[in-house]
Amino acid sequence: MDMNPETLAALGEPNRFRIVELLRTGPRSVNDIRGRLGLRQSQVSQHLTVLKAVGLVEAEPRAQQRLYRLRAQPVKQLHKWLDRYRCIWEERFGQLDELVEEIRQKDKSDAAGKK
Amino acid sequence: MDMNPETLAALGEPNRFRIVELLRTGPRSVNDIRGRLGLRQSQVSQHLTVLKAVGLVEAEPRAQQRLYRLRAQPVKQLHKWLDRYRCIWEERFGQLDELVEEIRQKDKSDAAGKK
DNA sequence: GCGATATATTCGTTGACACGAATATTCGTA
DNA sequence: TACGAATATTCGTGTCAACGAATATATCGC
Repeated sequence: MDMNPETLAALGEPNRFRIVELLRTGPRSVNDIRGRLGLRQSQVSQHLTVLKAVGLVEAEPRAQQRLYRLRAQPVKQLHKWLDRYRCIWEERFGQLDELVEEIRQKDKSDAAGKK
Repeated sequence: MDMNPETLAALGEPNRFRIVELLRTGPRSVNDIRGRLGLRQSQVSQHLTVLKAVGLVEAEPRAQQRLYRLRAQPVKQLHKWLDRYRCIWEERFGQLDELVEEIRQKDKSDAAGKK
């Protein structure tokens, strides 16, 4: 039960990301997704196939249509994985680091501008 | 400051994922990464370029070498984005859903086995 | 069973990208 | 300044995946 990059790769595709974002609000049929996102039907089916393959979604038959919904497990998994990075974003000097970084970036662009 | 799929796509590449996982433990030089992950030098540099382009890492010059480290901002961002999915994995019947799903999967494989 | 609707799958094309080799650049040191 | 070490970049190649069109499959109402 380790984090695998496949899930992230699946989410990395812009249209799949949009589909997942849409499914966050609740289950949707293929045609519903197609209409809301302005995609072709085959596109939606293909992306859903990928999402299902990595376990991000599941399908429930409803007459001729299938209701797709997000699965909890991979989301939990993602959260658990990300949790190991708490030390990164919650470190004591987190805010300070960002401030320093901002200034550093500004200096850099200033220097570039002066040339 | 919205979540973008580019970050996820960057993490979706297996070797980049490994690099990020390694950098979680602290800053590393290119050669250090190369040695630990068994990659070519150009491979490491190229992946680090991508990771830097999406803002996941930053480089600090140390003589001829550069120390790469994770940046807090995108990790925070990812966490913030994932947080909007709490309703998915924290829903009341989360555990129950998974149990049902397990049984459903078992039934399916049983049925397949019987053929 | 038949037609209509909803979805899945196949297939060819095209663009992107990971890789490896080679070369270029940067920086410390003698 | 010349050299070596560390890293970046360029370039050609091969692979893979997203797309669109077409076709196949499933399921309902009649």
